[in-house]
Amino acid sequence: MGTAPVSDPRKKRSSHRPPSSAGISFWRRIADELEQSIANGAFLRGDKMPGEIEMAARFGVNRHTVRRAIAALAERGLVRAERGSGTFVEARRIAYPIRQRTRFSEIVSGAGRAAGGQLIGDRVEAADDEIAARLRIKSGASVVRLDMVRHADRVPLSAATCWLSAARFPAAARVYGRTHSMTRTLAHFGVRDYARKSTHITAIIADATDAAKLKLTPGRPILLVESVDVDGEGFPVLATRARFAADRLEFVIES
Amino acid sequence: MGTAPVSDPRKKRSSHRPPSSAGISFWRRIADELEQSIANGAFLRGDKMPGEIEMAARFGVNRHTVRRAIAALAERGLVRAERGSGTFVEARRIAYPIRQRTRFSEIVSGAGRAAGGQLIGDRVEAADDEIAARLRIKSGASVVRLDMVRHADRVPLSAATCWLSAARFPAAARVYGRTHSMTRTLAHFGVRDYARKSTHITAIIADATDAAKLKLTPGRPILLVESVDVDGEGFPVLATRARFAADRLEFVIES
DNA sequence: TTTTATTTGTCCGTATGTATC
DNA sequence: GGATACATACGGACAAATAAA
Repeated sequence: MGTAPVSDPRKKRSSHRPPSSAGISFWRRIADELEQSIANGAFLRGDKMPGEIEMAARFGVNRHTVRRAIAALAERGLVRAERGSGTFVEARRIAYPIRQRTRFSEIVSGAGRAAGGQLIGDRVEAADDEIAARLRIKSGASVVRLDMVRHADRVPLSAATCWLSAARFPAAARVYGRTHSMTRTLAHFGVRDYARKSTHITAIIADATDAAKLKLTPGRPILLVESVDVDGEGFPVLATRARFAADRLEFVIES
Repeated sequence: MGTAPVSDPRKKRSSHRPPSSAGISFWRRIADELEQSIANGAFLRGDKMPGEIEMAARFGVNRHTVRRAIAALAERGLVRAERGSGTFVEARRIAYPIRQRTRFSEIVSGAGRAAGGQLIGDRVEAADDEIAARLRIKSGASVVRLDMVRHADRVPLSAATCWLSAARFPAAARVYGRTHSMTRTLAHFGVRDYARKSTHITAIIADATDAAKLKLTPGRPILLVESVDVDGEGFPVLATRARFAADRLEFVIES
């Protein structure tokens, strides 16, 4: 692709269908039309699109041609196809502020979306050098590791791994499993408030694992965030490495 | 990928060489070995690697096998191949702080790299709604637009487009072309200091245009940053949309 | 909990037109 | 002209994931 083929108007297509209006391929025109429908609100953001077979009938083409058009939109992050359930229009990117007080659920519900999350794994492990340095504990010390996925309106926004000192926060996994909130989990151990100390942001490409967790197409961009939060005394309590679906949010830093 | 098909209708490859000792393909083992060499410092970060032909001879394989290995590393952002000049090991990611006082050249030289930049285009155009809102001027008002590429150690870090009010900063392009510095350009018009007001960060995939400007492989991640800077009175003077090669830096926000 | 239907993903083909060497 | 590769479009069959009954 890239170069648009110049079509000769003289040519007679003895094939199944005439070239109708322009000289562009069907799938491109269908993709354009679908994009239009998203832009002008005919398809609501976050909603399910009609099925491939239905669209194929509506456009009068084969299902594979519709699939090619959808793939083009998915490649640009406009839609997301989920096997077994359908193709969905991606919602507008959530503005995700990075402040001292950065709380996932507050941000998401503040954006008018339903915040959700689930713990998908936990274990106690020995801190490697990097985690130990971030938490200011000894390398090899015991840490609780929590793996979670967080949603906005049932759509995954981030897959995060958190580390907490096991000495200070024993059984943190159980508490988080009950409360479904990091704020409440820390409060349970007497941390009344906590603040973001440092945030590192870069971007990577989603591999198959990321894609599965975040319901993304492999190859889509991911915002990789490493952060440290501190308690009221400025001591680190929480180290996080999170992968955010870049198609679904933008970070906002206001000074 | 994922599931291996039950029967492979393709013929067995009676290829020249047996599938090596470990049962892993040559190119994978070469890729692993090259990665090791980068990790342990045998290849210095930022340096040029040996040529493909030389490596092929050293490993005793065909040049295409080496190319396959290099492609695997390039896909992960570890190396960068430049047609006509060679393959280079990507340097470690620069820590790029986002503060109120955010100056490209200070950040890059502070990281021990040689900062550079060049104006690749400029023109006067009418502000669209978005740019006008960011600069707090009337929609359709005249703005100077500067397109530039910025380097660290001769490697492109970002491709940026800046907009300034043409009424307040006439001939900004000429001044920037002489000074090669946004700070000095603004100073020339009496703006003694300026500060970052807002920064929006998300990520996209490099297309062919981005890849050419930033010397990237298409498909690599790009950090897309939209920012506004204000003068001493808090009035917007500079709106910027920049694309940073995510393989080459990470943003750092300290609170 | 199990079954069934729906929906997307993948693979096998076929055919045609176009661009390139 | 011929050989080749590629993009487009169509048709069918089945697998895999999901949702609903």
